[in-house]
Amino acid sequence: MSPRQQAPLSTEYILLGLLAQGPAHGYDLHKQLATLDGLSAIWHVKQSQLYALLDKLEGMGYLQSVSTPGTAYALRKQYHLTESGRQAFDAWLISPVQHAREMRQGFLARLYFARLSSAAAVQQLIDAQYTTCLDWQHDIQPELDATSDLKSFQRVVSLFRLNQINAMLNWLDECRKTLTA
Amino acid sequence: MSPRQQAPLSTEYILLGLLAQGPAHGYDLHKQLATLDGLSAIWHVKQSQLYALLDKLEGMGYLQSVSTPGTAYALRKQYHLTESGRQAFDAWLISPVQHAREMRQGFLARLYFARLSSAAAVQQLIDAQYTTCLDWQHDIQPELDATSDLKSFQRVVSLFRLNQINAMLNWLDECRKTLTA
DNA sequence: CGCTTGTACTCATTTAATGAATACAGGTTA
DNA sequence: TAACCTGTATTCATTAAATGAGTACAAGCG
Repeated sequence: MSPRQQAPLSTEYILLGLLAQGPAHGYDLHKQLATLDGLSAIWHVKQSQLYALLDKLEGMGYLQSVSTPGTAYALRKQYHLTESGRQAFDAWLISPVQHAREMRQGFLARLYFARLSSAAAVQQLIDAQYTTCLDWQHDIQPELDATSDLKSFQRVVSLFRLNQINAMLNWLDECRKTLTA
Repeated sequence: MSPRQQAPLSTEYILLGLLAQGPAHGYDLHKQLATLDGLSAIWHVKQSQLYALLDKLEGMGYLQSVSTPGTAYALRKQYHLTESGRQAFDAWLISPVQHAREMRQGFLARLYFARLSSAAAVQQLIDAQYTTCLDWQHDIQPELDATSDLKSFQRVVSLFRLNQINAMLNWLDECRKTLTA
């Protein structure tokens, strides 16, 4: 797993999530990603890359493909989730993101799919992430205490992070209220 | 400029910024990046990648290299900023980042170098970014108004962004106070 | 004199990401 | 009816970023 790996495998799980709702082929998935209400706001995947990802996921054993005569003229590959793919997706769905920078893509993606499942799943996801955010918040305090100089760059950086995390906590709170009501 | 390009050229400008303070060679720059107080908190660049970046920047005409007999035993390349490199860096330094996701790396990097320059530069940078953040804030309002359903994913996403942006505005305010005092 | 440590850089390989190409069915228009 | 455009569906060659491992040598130490 050497070169490049922005946020750990986020787009990949989106694909698994879409396929969790039934088998589909690449072209379909791309159309969904491009148009589907919320996801298109967060993600953009080029067609050719999407096919590459499907290939990779099949190589990892998370997907299996069946070539079927397509609606249009011929050959197209139906992908469906394997048992191991389902497990990987389920595990991903309930795991909090581990870094603040992954919130936007990582957490929102999870939230999207949790909402399709149940209010209880949403609540569980939000609560777990809230706890993790609190951990981040507490980790920053010592950093702040360590910098006596108010103008130090380190401190300014820590304050930036703290502000972002507090905003996340606040937003998670709002979400819990509106989404699980 | 096809494949990969996370935030537009951020690491590259860090290198230009370091070289703006005098010529250096790759090994040196790597040590600085690894140890230097604040930058190491934001950035991590592997040695081999750093050399690749220097190469690229030289190809772009922003740097020039002179092979000098090194301290240790032999060959090493001193890099120095060209006039065009200096211009590119200066332009970058005062330009606000254009997306919220670039704040952490992009804006903090600029802030780091602005601080080395003058309090006036810091103030100018913060003010410009503040204005840009306000623009983002205003751009979100219509998105919120467009979603009547409080539980819609779109709305939840917009609220996340809004919270993050507000936290940035708040932090920029704090920064202006403490850093330009 | 062999060993580790620090200086300084290079290289082959892996992987991500992109733009462009391919292929064909079905409908439109001139 | 032939030329053409649009929608379906996927593949491929190329480029660029990122990494780990490797090279080379000086200097100090035991």
